[in-house]
Amino acid sequence: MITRGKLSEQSGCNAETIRYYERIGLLPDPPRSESGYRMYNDTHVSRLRFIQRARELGFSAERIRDLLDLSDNPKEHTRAEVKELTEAHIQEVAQKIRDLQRLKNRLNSISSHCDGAKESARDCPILISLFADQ
Amino acid sequence: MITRGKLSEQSGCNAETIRYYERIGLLPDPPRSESGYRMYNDTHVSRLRFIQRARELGFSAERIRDLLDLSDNPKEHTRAEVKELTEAHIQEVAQKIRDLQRLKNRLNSISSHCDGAKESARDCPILISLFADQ
DNA sequence: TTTGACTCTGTAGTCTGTACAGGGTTTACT
DNA sequence: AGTAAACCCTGTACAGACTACAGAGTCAAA
Repeated sequence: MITRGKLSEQSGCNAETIRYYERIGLLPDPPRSESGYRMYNDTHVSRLRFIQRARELGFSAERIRDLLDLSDNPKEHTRAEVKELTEAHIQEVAQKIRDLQRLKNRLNSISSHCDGAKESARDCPILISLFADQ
Repeated sequence: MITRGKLSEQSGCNAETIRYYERIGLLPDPPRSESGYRMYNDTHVSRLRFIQRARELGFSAERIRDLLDLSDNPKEHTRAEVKELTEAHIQEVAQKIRDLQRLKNRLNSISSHCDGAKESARDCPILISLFADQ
């Protein structure tokens, strides 16, 4: 049984974040010592690692809740469900990439019209394009 | 001179958002009618459009403040400065695209190990990889 | 025993808005 | 003239995903 500080140390997760995960229901309320200190065991450690890995992969807290639910009750759920969540997330990431790529193209196009000279910004095509209609 | 609602209508910008832009200093405090209503003119309209276009291009409020400052004082600034801000933003977008692309590759790799069968999630490779060390 | 490091709770801040409550004002219609 | 709808005002709370801090209590080592 370890305290929050040790769990933070072992997991690399900020100690306040652990409290936050508890608050939003990703980590269960751990048992407490007589003086009220949170006492964590190995179950908590691996659950926190799960959360961290899923966060690194960009899953939202909501989706992680779903994944943890699948993991907590594996007999009542299928691999199809897990894969579905994962694929939905991949599609969202793919969409975000497409959006950003379009954005970058537009920015490059706008930027290319400006010579970047060390002269008055008054006629700068970038500023003009931000003011212009359409 | 138009009220906030009309400005919202003309610009397509949410009326509350106009108040927000005023609060964070992107839009200047407009003159008020006798009863305290905000009264906007054409200057405010084009400034708001500028903000909206810049937001569409993903510029942060901080960067938009800088761009507006360049635009407000064009004689004291150069096109080089405008282009520098723009290019810095492009680099940030490019970095985000690279990050998301790496993310997507990892997700695809993880997902590919799961057959997505309608059978117990107990041995699902996706869940396992989220729990596993490294 | 005392100091320092830890933990507790609750709350506020980040960013970019959005939404609402509880009031006042203006406009439109009868 | 009266009234109802539609507008506007302010301040505040919420979202996500944390992070940080104040003020108090607890624990371990010297």
